[in-house]
Amino acid sequence: MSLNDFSPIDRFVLRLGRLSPLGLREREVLQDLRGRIFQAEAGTDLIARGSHADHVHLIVEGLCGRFAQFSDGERQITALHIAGDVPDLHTVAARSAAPSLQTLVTSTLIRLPVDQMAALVRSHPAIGEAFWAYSAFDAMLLERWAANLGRRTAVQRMAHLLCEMALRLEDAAHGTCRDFALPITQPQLGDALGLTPVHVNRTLKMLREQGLVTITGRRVLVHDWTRLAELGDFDPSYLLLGGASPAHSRGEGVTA
Amino acid sequence: MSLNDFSPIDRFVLRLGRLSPLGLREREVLQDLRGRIFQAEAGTDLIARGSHADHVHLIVEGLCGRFAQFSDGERQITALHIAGDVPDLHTVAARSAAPSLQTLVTSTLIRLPVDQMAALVRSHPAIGEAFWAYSAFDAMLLERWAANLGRRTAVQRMAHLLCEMALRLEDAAHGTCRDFALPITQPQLGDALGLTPVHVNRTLKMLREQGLVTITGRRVLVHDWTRLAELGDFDPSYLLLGGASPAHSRGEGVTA
DNA sequence: CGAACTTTTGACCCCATTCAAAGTAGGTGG
DNA sequence: CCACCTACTTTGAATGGGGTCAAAAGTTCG
Repeated sequence: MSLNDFSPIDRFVLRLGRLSPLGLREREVLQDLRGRIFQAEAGTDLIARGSHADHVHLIVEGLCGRFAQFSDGERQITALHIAGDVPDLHTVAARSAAPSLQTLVTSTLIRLPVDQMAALVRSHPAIGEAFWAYSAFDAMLLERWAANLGRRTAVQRMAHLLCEMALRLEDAAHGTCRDFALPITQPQLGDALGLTPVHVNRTLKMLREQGLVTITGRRVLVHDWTRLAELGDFDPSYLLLGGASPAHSRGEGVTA
Repeated sequence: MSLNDFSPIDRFVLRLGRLSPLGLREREVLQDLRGRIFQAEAGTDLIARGSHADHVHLIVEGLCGRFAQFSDGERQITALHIAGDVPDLHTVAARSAAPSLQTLVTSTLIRLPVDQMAALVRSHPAIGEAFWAYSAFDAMLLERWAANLGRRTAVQRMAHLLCEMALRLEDAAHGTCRDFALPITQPQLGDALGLTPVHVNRTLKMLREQGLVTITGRRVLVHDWTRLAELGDFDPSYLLLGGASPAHSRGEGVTA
């Protein structure tokens, strides 16, 4: 866990730099971003539906869900966001497109003024492009998510979600892809996968009985990465992770 | 149909301007965009999977689908794009995020070099922001799409899709929301809605029998907009359409 | 120690898929 | 102009995945 002393901004900048070229100058400016840090307990609405969206959120620690809600109260989680993510970065460009955002567990975040971000974009074009690239990447993840919802069975969706979160969390130095923390309840998983809480439970049972994954409380243990990835039709390449070794696809595991 | 003499670039610029402030200077520069115009018959892959993505596509006429594909050949349409859309604009910022794109009917398009677009962004920051806002808006549509796939029944999904396309096509001056052309086959609708072709047919039959919509060939006739919108839990506000009158939500129809 | 929320399991039902087949365009070549 | 091919549309019957309802057994926390 040597990466853990990276600040959340470091991780954000790291990810930006992977998507778009950033000079030293721009990195410095980004490092100098300052905002109000605060803690929000599980279930807090970070962006009230239809609010003014004058801040964006950098997740320092925890787990947040992006939502779409229906008039009957039902909701669909369209993205899970972890430490180092800025789930609503795109509101800098399109304030009317602010998503509904909620913490799924008690989380620490930093609120960054949209105006400040917009000023950054104007003074440093490379930062603007990097932000745009970040949004585009986020949209690509969303596209996968939609595809899974539309075309895969419950077990497949679950397997895919677990694989994706495994690699993203590993990349954020929050565990290995074989053993990581995913503090999410089964009803919340249901909102993410478009399933009822009951069926989430049955699905996890299946995965457990087949010796693929065990989920205890808020910890995920992957016993057979290869078969899990195969089941979820998971192709890690789209995540564009920095890690050079394609070990995940070969099921070799990754040692810390 | 007085708007029909707008060029596709006009319509694209119009949409950009609705999302982000654009000066006269920028509009002129955008109008001067030049690219190779060409026609592609139905089922043409515009972007080969994993290609270099050195162009983006402006749709002049027709209908294109953005896809996510699985290893077993199954596919999910994640967005439908109409005249005036640039479905892959975000590749200017993130070339690795190029989507799979296919024409659903014979369509006319313009290929714009990515390099040229990128140069535009660098010389005119406001254009960069507008492009980013455009992508963000596109992602918001995708979020709705995902929510529908995850949480709604077949009839509801269908109703929502028809409502969305009705207003978007009307906005693009391709008919009214009560009567518009949607040249898409039932199997393709299935790919969009995450349904089998057979069930698409049954779903359309239901809507027909309840007197909501009739689809003949490539034309959609909405008989009861109010009930259709209600059934699909459709809230037009997210489309951010220019039309001042909120007539659609009151089921009053719109006269040309 | 009780309240509220998760997790787990059972029984039944329904929406959508699957399989199958007939009818209907649209397009091509003879 | 018609024969023919291919793809789309339409309908039926049977199957199955996931939902709904219900209830018990952990957990967490005040």
